[in-house]
Amino acid sequence: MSGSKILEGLKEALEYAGGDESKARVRIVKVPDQVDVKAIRENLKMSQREFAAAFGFPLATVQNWEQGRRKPEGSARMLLRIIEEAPETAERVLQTG
Amino acid sequence: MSGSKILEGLKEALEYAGGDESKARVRIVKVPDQVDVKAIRENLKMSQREFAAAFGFPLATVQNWEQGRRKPEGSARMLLRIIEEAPETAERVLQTG
DNA sequence: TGACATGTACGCCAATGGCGTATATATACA
DNA sequence: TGTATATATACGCCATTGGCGTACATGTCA
Repeated sequence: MSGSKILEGLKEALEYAGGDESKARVRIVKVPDQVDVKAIRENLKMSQREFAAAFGFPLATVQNWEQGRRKPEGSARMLLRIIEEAPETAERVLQTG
Repeated sequence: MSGSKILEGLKEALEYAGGDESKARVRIVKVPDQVDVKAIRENLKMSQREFAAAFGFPLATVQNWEQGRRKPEGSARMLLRIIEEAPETAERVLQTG
């Protein structure tokens, strides 16, 4: 793979580090390698069905994640972290759709 | 497809409507059919590279979305809506990874 | 002119989403 | 007992997407 993704990340980091603060609007975000969907859901005291309905996931997808059959891809992992850290915000925004 | 997804949604809605408020913890969320990634990004005054770095998307994926070559799947559309409505929260949470 | 940033464009492949269906278990209720 | 319901586990299937590489056009600035 030759680390091209890492190189790109470094390029972006240099972009960030290189200049003054005013130019560096953006911090580089690291996508978590894995998230514990079941733990997040149980902390919210929801059933699989409730959790799926509340955040717009297909029920089967939540089940696949929790059973380790599938791994949520990048965007889903990010969303799940937001749900973990700020569930009220997530629910509020998503319900206003 | 026979509308099985719709049926499940109805089942969940009945679950919600059936009981008292105390049991109905969860509102059913509708995943937006499409999101305007370019508009969201430009509102934040970011380049594609900045936007990707700030929220953990691969740059190529952002480009695919904006060019209409790919459509962000459900979880990504939800995340994008949160970025649209509460970018500060999204950045804050994701940076604390 | 050259270097660089930005954005468009396309090919490729493994992995996931999204769907169906079957099974197991616990609980509630007639 | 029997049966209905909720909850969760488990697996097969396939189209779509993510994630990667690469090339090209344009604009800007030194």
